[in-house]
This record gives sequence, C-alpha cells and structure tokens, in this order.
Amino acid sequence: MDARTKFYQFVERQGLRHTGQREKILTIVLATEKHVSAQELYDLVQKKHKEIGYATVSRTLKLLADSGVCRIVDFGDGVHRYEHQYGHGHHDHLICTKCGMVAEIYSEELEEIQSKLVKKHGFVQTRHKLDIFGLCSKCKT
Amino acid sequence: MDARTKFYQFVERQGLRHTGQREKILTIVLATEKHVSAQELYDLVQKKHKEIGYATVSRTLKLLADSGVCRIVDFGDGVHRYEHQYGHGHHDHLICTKCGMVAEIYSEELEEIQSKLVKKHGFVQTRHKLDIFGLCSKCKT
DNA sequence: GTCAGATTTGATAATGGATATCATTATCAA
DNA sequence: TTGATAATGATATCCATTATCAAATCTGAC
Repeated sequence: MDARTKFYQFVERQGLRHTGQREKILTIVLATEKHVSAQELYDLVQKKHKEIGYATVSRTLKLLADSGVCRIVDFGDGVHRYEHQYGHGHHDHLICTKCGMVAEIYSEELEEIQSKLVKKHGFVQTRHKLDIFGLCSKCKT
Repeated sequence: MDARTKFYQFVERQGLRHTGQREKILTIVLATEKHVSAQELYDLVQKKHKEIGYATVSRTLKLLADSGVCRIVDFGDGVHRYEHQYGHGHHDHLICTKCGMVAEIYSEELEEIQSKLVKKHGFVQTRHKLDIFGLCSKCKT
C-alpha cells in the first residue's frame, strides 16, 4: 500500500479529516529522503506554503507517526526526528558523533536474533530502535 | 576497577574536585539498581540530604555519565535516565509500552553482529543503544 | 594551619522543543 | 446549504535541562 493511501485510511478510520495542510505536509515529507525535526520540516513547508503554522506541522508529524507512515528517530539530544518508511524499509542508524553523519544499516541476521530474544522474554514486539554511535571513516583518524 | 575509583580518577584527570555532594550522590546512585531520571534521583537524595540541590544532582549525573560510571538511558519521552554499570554489564532494554516494565536483555551474538556491521561501514563504535518496545507477557493478552 | 585562587554549589532564571489553548476557519455527511 | 465537529494558526504553557551568579567550598602552596 502506498503512503498516501495508508495515511488517509488511518485518518478516515480515526474519524479525522482530509485537509489541504495535511496533504501538503505529507507531500513534502514523502519528498524528503532523510529524517527531519518538526522545526526542519516547518522550514521546508514554509518555502512553499507560508500560511501553514508550526503547530500544524508538529501535529501532522505526530499523526504521520501514529499512522505508521513515518517513524520517530530519536538520537537522545532532545529533538524528535521523523522519517518516512517508503522506498526504504526498516533500518537502524549508525551516527557519527563528530560530524553528525548518519548511515542507515540493516541486517536480517540482527533482526532475527532480536526476535528470538524478545520471544524468550515473553514479549510481543511492536517496534525497536538500534542506534550505534561512533566515528565515521572520515572522522576516526 | 570499582565505580568509586573510576569516578574519582576521572574527576582528578579533569582537574575537578572531590566534594561531599558528589560523594553522597555517587553513593546513592550505586545503591540504586535501576535507571533513574534526574528528578527521581533528586527525590532519593533529598530523603537523606536535604541540603543538596537539584542542579547539583543533575550536574553530577552528567559527570557520572561522562566518566563512564553511568550510562544514559533514553526511551524517547523527553526524560534522560541514568543507570550505573556495576554489578551488571552492558545490556539492552525491552520496554513494555503498556505498564512501563523494563527488562534488561543481553546477547553476545547480537553484539558480535553489530560489531561486524559497524566495521563494514568503516565506523569506530563508541557506544550503542538498542531499545525494543512491545507488550510484556502480562500485558499482551 | 592558613591563604589565595579556582571550582562547586544552590537557588533561580533562561532555554528550547513539544504540547495545550482557543477563537476562527474548514470539512463533510445529511 | 447547513449544522456539527474537527483542524488550524498564533501564542501560551509545560517541563526537563542548562545557564547564571553570588556565596561557599576545595586544593595546593607556603
């Protein structure tokens, strides 16, 4: 299912409404191939749609996360970042603590081991988040 | 090396000072076998030492994290939690999103795969953080 | 032990991101 | 078209963390 469909199905199921702002924000989110904070997204939105306020951007991001179109990325610096899940599936992050570069990583093996661990503890997994911090190849010397 | 030694070696190396407040806070942190926020720790400290202020607790936690005695646990709810690393080594977290229960998990296999992934990307790893969210055995029904 | 200089402390203010408020506007089923 | 209700945008509020600064404390030198 494509992102737009998924979002509006969610919106409808919740008894919410289809609005111009949500449409415009969703379009920009889907066109952005990196994680953005509410402030960063607001700046992007402002370039095209001066009339859309910060609160709406922030609320829409939350809605996108709730609908599963975006997921929240949190590197522990007090800022929530969001990234959409289309064109690239689940992945974890490798973050350079010097230059801030972020690489996406994925390993089937890793996912499997995690699943096993979770089952062993009697949990039902809904989501997980692995962030590895270090120095990238450029910064490590 | 024990936690106290590690902390004071760090403090000394940084040209900082050994103070009564740091000593008292460190003692309480080491006696607490779970992760605490600055506020929670402040409450604990207040029970024994009414004269120690919030700012000092907060600053000392940061120092403990910098020294490697504690590590920061951040579940993305905007609160920094800290846990000391003594008596139990590195571990990840399994968090129940319903009741808030937190289980510590560890897998050698998982750690190894992570190391391999990091190397493949040319990174040098300093730390990592894996949080798995889901429902615990009591809440999943 | 005392002193000088530097750090730490504690109370509180400032900061900053997220969320709440509320009057106005927009949506949508009937 | 309309009435009920959700959404918006500007701004206020919240809350954890961090900064500020005068007073207290620590530490090495004498």
